[in-house]
Amino acid sequence: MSNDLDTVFAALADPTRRTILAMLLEDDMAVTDVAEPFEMSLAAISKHLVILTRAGLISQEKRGRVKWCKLEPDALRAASVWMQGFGQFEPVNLDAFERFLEVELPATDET
Amino acid sequence: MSNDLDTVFAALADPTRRTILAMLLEDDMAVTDVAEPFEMSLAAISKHLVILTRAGLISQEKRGRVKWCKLEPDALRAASVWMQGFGQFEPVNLDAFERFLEVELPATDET
DNA sequence: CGCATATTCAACCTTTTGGTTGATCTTTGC
DNA sequence: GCAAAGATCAACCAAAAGGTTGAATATGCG
Repeated sequence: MSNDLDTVFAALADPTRRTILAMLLEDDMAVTDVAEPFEMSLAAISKHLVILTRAGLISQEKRGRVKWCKLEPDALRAASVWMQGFGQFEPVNLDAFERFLEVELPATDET
Repeated sequence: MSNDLDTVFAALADPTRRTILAMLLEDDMAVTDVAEPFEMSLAAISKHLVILTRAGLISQEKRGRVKWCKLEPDALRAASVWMQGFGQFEPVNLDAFERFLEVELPATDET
């Protein structure tokens, strides 16, 4: 009954998780590094990563003792199509998206 | 801190609410009529409509004793832009959307 | 007026969510 | 071998989500 739109939208509903996705947009990251900018325990971030993984929004691969997180943007496709069914939204307004990133990304940027 | 993407994505995470939105795509509806196809109390649907209203996804206008619900697809714009920032998804694949509607809409169709 | 209709409110219940802490497990480096 | 690092597990907790039922509030109609 509940398709995966449930899982994807629920995953996106949390600001911490959206921030993580935005961080992974730049590059793959280890779990510890993902957790670093947040004022929250590593265990909490680990749980968020599980939720993102279950939603298919990221994948995790263990190399050595480090688990790498990788963005899987294709998982957004179905949800994006669903939303666009309600209106033709201007395709990829990068300016608007940059603004979101400014708000959502922690100030960890290195130029 | 939490912008309105929180509210919009959270609202979309529930299948009942997504179905309601799809129903309203066809036409404005009274609360009682929205509730009709669901096996759920009117009060429960009323709560769902509050959540959709708070997210800006619908508006409600009372005329007489009837409260009409109207889809407000513009509220999806910000969320749609955010998602598209992660990838160029093919714009409005209507076929795919129709398939979603088939799954999500209750069998209330006439014709 | 007085009853039926349309919708919400209020109280309650159960399950889920998002977080904590401390223990555990695996891998690495000396 | 053993301590440190990377990550998860387990138990717990408070708050939010999603539902119920019954009472309350408007509004419309004969």
